[in-house]
Parts: sequence; C-alpha cells; structure tokens
Amino acid sequence: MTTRSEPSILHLDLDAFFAAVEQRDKPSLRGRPVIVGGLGPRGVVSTASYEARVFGVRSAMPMSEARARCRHAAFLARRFDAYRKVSTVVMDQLRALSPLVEPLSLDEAFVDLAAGEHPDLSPGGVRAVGERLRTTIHARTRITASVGAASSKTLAKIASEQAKPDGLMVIEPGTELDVLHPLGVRALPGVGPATAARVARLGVRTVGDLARIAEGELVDLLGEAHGRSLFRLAHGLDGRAVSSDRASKSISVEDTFDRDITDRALLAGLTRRLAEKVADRLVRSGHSARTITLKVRLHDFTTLSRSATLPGPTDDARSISRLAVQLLDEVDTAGGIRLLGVGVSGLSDWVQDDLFSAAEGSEQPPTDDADDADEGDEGDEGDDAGDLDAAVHSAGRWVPGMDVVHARLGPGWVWGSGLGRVTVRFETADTPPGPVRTFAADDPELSGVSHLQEAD
DNA sequence: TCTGGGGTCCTAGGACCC
DNA sequence: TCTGGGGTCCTAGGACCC
Repeated sequence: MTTRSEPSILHLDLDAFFAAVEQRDKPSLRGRPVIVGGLGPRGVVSTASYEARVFGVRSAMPMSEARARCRHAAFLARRFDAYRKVSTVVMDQLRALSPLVEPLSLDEAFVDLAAGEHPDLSPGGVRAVGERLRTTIHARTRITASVGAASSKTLAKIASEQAKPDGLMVIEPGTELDVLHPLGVRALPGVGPATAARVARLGVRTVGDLARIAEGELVDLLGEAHGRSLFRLAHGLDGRAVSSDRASKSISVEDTFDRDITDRALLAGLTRRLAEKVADRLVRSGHSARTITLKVRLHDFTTLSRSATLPGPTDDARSISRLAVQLLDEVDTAGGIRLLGVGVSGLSDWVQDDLFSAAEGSEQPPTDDADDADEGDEGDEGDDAGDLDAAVHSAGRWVPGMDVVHARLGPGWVWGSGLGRVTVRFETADTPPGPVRTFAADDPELSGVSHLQEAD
C-alpha cells in the first residue's frame, strides 16, 4: 500500500464531451449554449456546454427543467457514433503513452505512466507529458481535454477536475493533503448525496473534517467497506492499481416509455424485445450468463427488480426471454409502468458451447418448436418491433442534431422538425456556419446518415 | 412534462453446508 | 433441552459513477 513517490498516474477527461463534439461538427453552435440528451418527454441532460452551464443546466437534469432554464439553447439528440470515433482516437493516444490504460467511459481514462517508457517522471517531466498529450489530442480531434496527474488514482482524478476546462494539474508528491483537505467531501469519489448527508451529521463538510473522524466511527456510520475506504481516502491513501483488462460483469438494456403503460400484453412484448437485445449483445460479446434480472420502474418511480438464476449459463434469446416474461408475471403492473429493463449477470466466457448446442440442436430445429407451448399465440405480434416503438415512443424520423445529406445541397444536420416539415442547417466541422433550409419531411432528396439511437 | 441508460460495488437476510 | 460460527450462494435494494 505504499503510495508512489512520483505523480505517475494520469487521469484524462474530455471537456463537456458530447456538447463539445456537437459544437465541433456544427460551427453555428460554437460559443452558444448546447444541451445534449434525451429529447422525449422524459429525457434528461447528458451534457451541457459551458455556455449552458452558466444558466445552471447540469448533467442528469430533466430536460424540461433545462428548457426552462435556458430557452435559447440548442437541444440535440446524442450521436454515439461520432463520440465513439473521437474516443477511439483519444484512447489510442493514451496507449501510446503506456500499455496500462483503464478507460472509465468514452471520455475518461487513467494511464499508469510508470508502465510506459518515460525516463523523467518528476513533476516537471509528467507535466511535459501531459501538455504534449493535450496538444496532440486537440490537434487530432479538435476537442479539448483536461489532465490530472498524481501519485494515486483518486488524486489524479481530483487534479483533472480542478484543471477543467482545458487545463493541466500535477499534484506534487508530499502535497496531497494540502490539495485534498480544503475540498468538500463530495470531491471524493464514492461520496454522493446520501454519504455527504450522513457525515454532515458529524459536522463534516470538508475532506479535512473527515480526516479527523476515527475509522471505527466511519465504519459504524457507513458500513465496513465504505467506511474504511473513505477513511483511507481522507488521509490520502489510495493504492489501487490502474487496470487495463477489467472483465465486464453484467449486460443490461432498459427503456423508459413516453407514457406509463398498463397493458400486460404490451409489457410482455416489450420485455421480450429487451431480452432479445440483451441476448444479442451477450452472444456478440462471446459470453453466456446464469442470472436474468427484470427491472421495473412504477408510475411513482419506485424501482423493483426480480431475478432468477439458472443451473447453468445460457446465451439463448428464447430462454432469456421466457424467463424475463415469467419474472414480469410476479410484478403488479396495474398502477402503470414507466420503465422496463432486462439484464444478465453471472457471466462466463463461454463461446456458444458445442456440447450443448449439438445435444439440443437435434431436438429443436426451427420447425418442430412444439415444446414451447406458449409461443404459438404470439407469432402475430412478435414480428413488428416498429409497432411496439410506436405504441411507446413519439420520436419521428427527423431528430434534432442528426446528420443528414441532401442530394444537391450536401451534408447538414437537423435543426428542427414538425408539421410535416424538417429544417436543416448545411454546415460541417470544416465549413463556416452555413445556411438553413426547410423541406417537406418526406422530401426524397433528403436522407439521414447516422444511427442516433445506437447507445453506447 | 420532474427524475436516462449503462454500469460497478456493497449490504442484509435467508438457505444451506460443514 | 435455550441457541456456535464460518463460509458460500442467492435475492432485493441502494448508493454511486459517467
């Protein structure tokens, strides 16, 4: 648990990432408030540009509130394909610094510089590495990044947070507590609203306050694991290694509906569809799973889960689907459901086992399916996902922010749509702000180019 | 028109086993 | 014939993170 003597752990965080990519690709939005997130009636903010943050708009805020706070902002749907492309370039730059890179999300990662080839890991040497990295990333992506470096993960992350936006901070070994102790407890990773409220009852507001509390008292208040880890963090102790190969432990898909749903047949159909998506991702990841979990959020936002564990792992869509619908039967849905989710856990590396599929294959070719007695009466509804979508979501063909191309006018993006019309601004990352034109929504010369809804 | 979607880790209680 | 003590697995829920 020795804390290292050099600030060789680096943390990189792209600034207001989704909004920054939108401003890069939509020149007319540069310098203006941009809010990216779910545009439906129950959407929330994913990322607000710094111009929008001035109005108090924050991540995870309901879109309705964001609109009230900042009426003149541009409200855009997410374009994950674009974000993934930037992320790939950035992560490649990090891997050029060291083989030990731990991505935390599309826009954030730790790098252990000590595992790379860096002769000078003094604060000055690390500062040079960080500045060069920021410069390269901006040159390759036109996105700004903030970088923190310190002797531990926690401090490196705090440093990049302090450096934001578009900055660099290296915490010199020996000065960790000087940086840490004046900060509010919420600066520590793992301290959210609930933990902050608990320690506030002990009069604790800053990390320095926290460091004066005995370990036993924190354990009593917060539990064994959380209490001890917070105690250590408050004293600047964090020996966690940067880990580049963390196996995933669960896969899940969930959907919040535009309006609450009570219709049980519809809910069963949606559950099956979610289960199929999960199974598809499971298969594509080369895993199988033993535990299936159904998640249900009721009209009043109460969230329940029901799970079942199989004797052995599966990646079969029909098994997962059947189980998920069975779990749904245990839930009282009469009051209305706002969200359904299906997840799998207990993952094993198990690429479609030959023994099993050989044994089962002989007794279930697609035609003699009679053993699944209850599937016969759904053949007519299970085929049309579009109907399910229409029953549950109102999004049209043209979603604000999406990339389009016009046969004569070239590439642009959807500015807004409605009443049978769609308005497009014709500009790209490499043009000056461009002109706006309005078309009929079914104009044959206009077509979409990106897959907006393909989530991360 | 309050409150997304994808995850991780932890806890507590019961079953079960030695 | 008045109550052990671990350990593991499973389920449900909660806190937290981006």
